[in-house]
Order: sequence, then structure tokens, then C-alpha cells
Amino acid sequence: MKPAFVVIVGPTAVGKTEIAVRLAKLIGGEIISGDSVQVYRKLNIGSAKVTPNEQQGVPHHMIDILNPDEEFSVAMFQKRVKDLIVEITVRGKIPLLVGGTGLYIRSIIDPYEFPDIASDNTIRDSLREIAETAGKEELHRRLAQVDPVSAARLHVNDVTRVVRALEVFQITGSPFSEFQNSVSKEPSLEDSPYRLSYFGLTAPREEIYFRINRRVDTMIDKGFVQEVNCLLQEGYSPNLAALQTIGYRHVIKYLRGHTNLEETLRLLKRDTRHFAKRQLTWFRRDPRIVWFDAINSTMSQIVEEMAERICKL
RNA sequence: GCCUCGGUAGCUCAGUCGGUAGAGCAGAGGACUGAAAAUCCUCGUGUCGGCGGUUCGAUUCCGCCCUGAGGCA
Repeated sequence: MKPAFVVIVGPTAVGKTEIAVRLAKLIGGEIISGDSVQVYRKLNIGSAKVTPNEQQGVPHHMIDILNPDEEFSVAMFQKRVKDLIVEITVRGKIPLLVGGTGLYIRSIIDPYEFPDIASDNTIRDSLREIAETAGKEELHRRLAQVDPVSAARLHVNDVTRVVRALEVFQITGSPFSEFQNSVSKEPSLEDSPYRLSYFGLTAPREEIYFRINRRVDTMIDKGFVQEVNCLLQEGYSPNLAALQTIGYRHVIKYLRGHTNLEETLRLLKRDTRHFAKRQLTWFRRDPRIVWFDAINSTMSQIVEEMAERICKL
């Protein structure tokens, strides 16, 4: 029999953390964070990371595993999480993957395969250089020559992806598109190597936005500005990927006097709303997800129904 | 009370030498395979403040009224 595996996704600020902890306690689970920012130590308030108190004794994984200046990637995430799932299962516990980073979640439940090569910053820099001097069009043209499939898929302006595709070609000599699994867009639950319970937690848009706005205010009250200030004091570069994320990059601009507090909050709330919207586009169209509405049901009702569905499998 | 400048998309405003209008922001939808909280794509009809007048035709010109800001008394 395939091992049980629970996944909970949803936009930011809908209450995934609390649901997950309660569900984990109920079914005997351990939580694996599916979040690209919470992997970093010292990024606590701004990433809305679970506090030790909120964890209520439930083991949490993939949190606080890196320093802010360390590099991370989906490939690393995938490798570690796949190992973790096995370890937790062997321990007789149920792994719960909880988070809002669409790509990371997908890399676990769908057959994503990453070419076995590290990313090369020298190559990336030189490719970006081309985009800046010769233009994005030129960069895209080059990709079209070596990898027409990827070029057709990628927009000229999406420099980040065009660079990656060219980078893969330069390192491996094979087109990026060849490494990508030609999997159907909507794999069925039966195809999964796990007994997968795939849940989504959401709320009406208005409610999500309300909660986001409220949460940003709370973060500031909790000392988010000080958190960012400490990071900079400790010498971490504002250019680090970890500090270019929502919230951190906003507060950095504020600390440097580029925006006042009111404007900072406005932009931070706005960008978080945009982010929540993007998260929803990852999950909304996935027919495998069983959705729960955080506003029409209580936490207990949701947790109980999730537990029931897990048992039925 | 008089004078001046405004009143156009949810907000800030542009514009139409008279042929019923368009940007930014907000908002919506989408993409996503080693930076992903990143990166990128698509989407703009609204009594053009109200009522009259001139005109084939007015949001645009004229008159009055309402309303906001400033100035003079």
C-alpha cells in the first residue's frame, strides 16, 4: 500500500499554519513547510513563520535550515522533501506538506525532474549582460536557435526564464525543453506515488485581502522593521534573494529613507495581495484539490473533515 | 457678493481646433520545471457635475445652476 501523504495549499494569510498544526496533532503527523522564504533563519516576522509556541510540539521541517545568504532552489527543496517524506513515514507518522509556493509543491506531487547540474552564476551573469547590452530580443533569438521549443513557450520579456533555458543549454549541450517531462497538465491522484490527500484552503477574495492588510499591520507591531534592520546590521546584503522578497525589500527601502512608513505599508499590502492572487492561479485550476472555505467553516470543522477524508483513502 | 481655476473609469489626471474619450494606479484573468514571496503576459464605456441654448451633431462652444480649491472684498 502506498504511504499516506497530506498536502495543504492556499494563498497567504488564510490560516494554513493553524489548520496544519491541528490536523497534524489529530492524525499523528509531522509538518513539512512548502515555503520558499521560511527556509531561512532570521526571517521570522516577515515570512509569517510559525513560532515555537504555535508549533505545539508538532515537528516542523524545512524551516530555519539556511542562513539568509545561502542559496536555495526547487531542486534542493525537492530532494530534501522527498527524503523527509520517507523518513517521516518510516517513523510511523504522516507527512503534511503545507505551504503556498506553487512550484515547490508541484515539484513534490508531480513528476518534475531537474537536470543534474548546478546553476552557474557566471553563465547567468554573462547572459543577463547580453540582455542589457544587445537587448532581450537578441537573447530570445539566441534561444530560438538552440531550443526553439522553449523559445516558443517563453516570452521575450521573461528574461529570467530565457536566461535559465540558455544556461541549461550551455552547460549540458541539450535544449532545456528536453529535460522537461512531457507530463499531462493534470495528473490524476492514482498516478501519485503516495496516497495523496490534496487540500486547498481559501476564502472570498475580499476576506483574503482583509486578512492580508491586517496581518501586515500586525507584523509591523511585532517589530518587523527591527527584524530587517538587524539583518542589515549583521551585514547581510540587501541584494540577497532572501531579502528581495515581499516585505523585506519593502522595509529595506523604508530603512534607507526611500519611502515613508505609510507608503511602505501601502506597497507592502498591495504586493502581498498581488502575490496571493498569483498563488491562487497555481492552485485554482488543479482539479485534484479539495477546497475548504476558511470563512464559512470553523477551524475545527475543516480539520475534522480533512481527517475524515484522509482516513477514507 | 465678485473674480480665477477645477468637476471626465474605483482613485489621480490627460484629451477631444465640435463627430459620444485614454494613460498611470487600484482591480481582474493567465503563465510558471534549479532566483518562484522571483519573473513574465493579457484585460480600460464611463449619464465626460446638472439643466437648457447654438449646431446636422456638444463631453468639447454659450448661459444658468450645483459643487471643490484659491483670490478679492
